[in-house]
Formats: sequence, structure tokens, C-alpha cells
Amino acid sequence: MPELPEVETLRCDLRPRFVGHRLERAEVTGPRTVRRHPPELLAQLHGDVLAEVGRHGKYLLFQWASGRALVAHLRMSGQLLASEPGTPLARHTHAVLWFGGAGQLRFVDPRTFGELFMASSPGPQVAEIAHLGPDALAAGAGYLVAELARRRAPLKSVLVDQRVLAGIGNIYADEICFDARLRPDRPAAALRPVHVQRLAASVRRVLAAAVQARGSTLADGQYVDLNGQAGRYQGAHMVYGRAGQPCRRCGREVARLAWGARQAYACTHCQH
DNA sequence: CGATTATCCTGTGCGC
DNA sequence: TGCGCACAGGATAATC
Repeated sequence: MPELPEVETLRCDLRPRFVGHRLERAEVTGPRTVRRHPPELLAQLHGDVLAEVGRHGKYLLFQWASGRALVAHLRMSGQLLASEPGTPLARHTHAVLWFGGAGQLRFVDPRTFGELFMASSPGPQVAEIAHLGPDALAAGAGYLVAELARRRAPLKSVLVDQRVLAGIGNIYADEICFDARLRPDRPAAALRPVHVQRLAASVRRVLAAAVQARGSTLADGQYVDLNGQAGRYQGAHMVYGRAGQPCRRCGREVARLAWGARQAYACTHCQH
């Protein structure tokens, strides 16, 4: 469940550890993890130096000195862990990048929804993720007003649509709606511009606070940072996963709303 | 075109 | 104690 704050935390951990170091070997053992192309393609990176680690939404972009780009997405259960060579491989380790002088970067993913792939063309613009909307931390309020106005879907469904904003998932959509005091099941187009302004402020405020706290680690412990450490933002959750518990603002019970196959945690007293 | 649904997958936690 | 099952949900293809 890594969303923007968790992926950004990883990016900030990855840069000082691996940028400037040479990839000695890329070893792929999980056939599903590199599935967009033959896994052997990763051998193109042998001898390349990592130049920068970027991020767009929930995608991590490893940019190399040659201009090549390696893209990573953790989906639900993926982890990127820094390890010393020789330490035992965790169960469900599907790929290992060996860096000279910086140890290993390991991709661990029990449910194998996550993936690694080489961008089809060099440079920072990756065609495979060109369909994504602007990064949720970079989008302006004006853009949101225009996008929401033409969507009849419920607000939360639009927030988690990566073509609209890249980076928001289940947890932060609920937290953002609470912060903006808007019901997640409201049709997006029914929001007035003043509400969307408030929403845009909440997108930034919630995501920035979550980045500060190094992301959310739920009880399942699936998300951890590059060094295996948990985040702290779960302690600040106002509604996510808190159905039946008192709202931290008004004291009434947090509800679990449902529409179609979607659901959301919300306080129906604070959110309208 | 926009919105909704099924699919992928494994670990966990619940009820019986 | 153990078994079966619902659930977790990001992205994408298929369908309405």
C-alpha cells in the first residue's frame, strides 16, 4: 500500500545510499516481477552508474548515467530494501541489484503485484507512465477545479484515479477527504470551486505531513523504508481504518461508507 | 468517453 | 487446534 508519501520516503533514502555508485549486476529470480519485457534486459545496466532517483506518483524512476531509466512500482506488498551481500535473502525476494561499494538493493514482494521494468526510451520522460496525471504534490488548485468539474464519479474515486492525480491511494484519499471536511462519496462535479480549493490545500497538507512522518505502516507491517523501519504517520490517521472508533475531531463514530465495490472511512458529522 | 467490474496474488485473521 | 474463507487493494483490461 505504498502511496506517494511512502514512495517519496524511499526515494529520499535511496539517493544518498546508491546515487553515484556503479551497478555490478542485476539478478532477477521472480519471473512476475519483471514481466513487461524479457528480464535479461536489465543486464543493459551492468556497469552503469546511478545518476538520480526520481518519482512520479507511486512510481520510482532510477536514472542512469547512460540515460537509461529503470522504473519500479511496489503496488501492494512490494518492498525495496538495502542489504549487505551475504545476508540471507528474505522470502519472496525477486530481484537483487548489486552496487559497487554500496551493497545491494533488493526487491521483495509476496503478492508479486509490484514490478520493475526498463523504460522503452532514454531520458527522464518515460512513455510507459505518460498517462499519469500530475504528481499530487505538484498539481495546482485550478487544475483540480477543472478536472473534478467534469467527473460524475464520487470524490474518492476521482482522487485515487492516477490519470487525474498521481500518488494518492486508499489511505490518503480518506485522510484528505477528512481534512477537507468533504464526504468521499459526493459526486466530484457537485463540489463548488471553494470546496475544491479546500481540497487542494488538504492534498498538499496531508501528503506533506505524511512525508514528514516517513509514511504509514499499518498493522500488517507491509510498508517499511529502505532500512526496514516503519513509518509514523499511521498514528496521525483521523479516519482510515477507524470505523466504530470516535472521531478525533468531534467524538462521534467514524463510519465506513460503501458504493459499488468502493468503500471509505469518514466522519459523517464532520464531512459534508 | 466515462464509469464500473473482474483480475492478478499471498499472508493474515476471523469464525466455527 | 485447524480448516476454510473473506479481506487487503493498485493498475489494467474488459465491459456497460
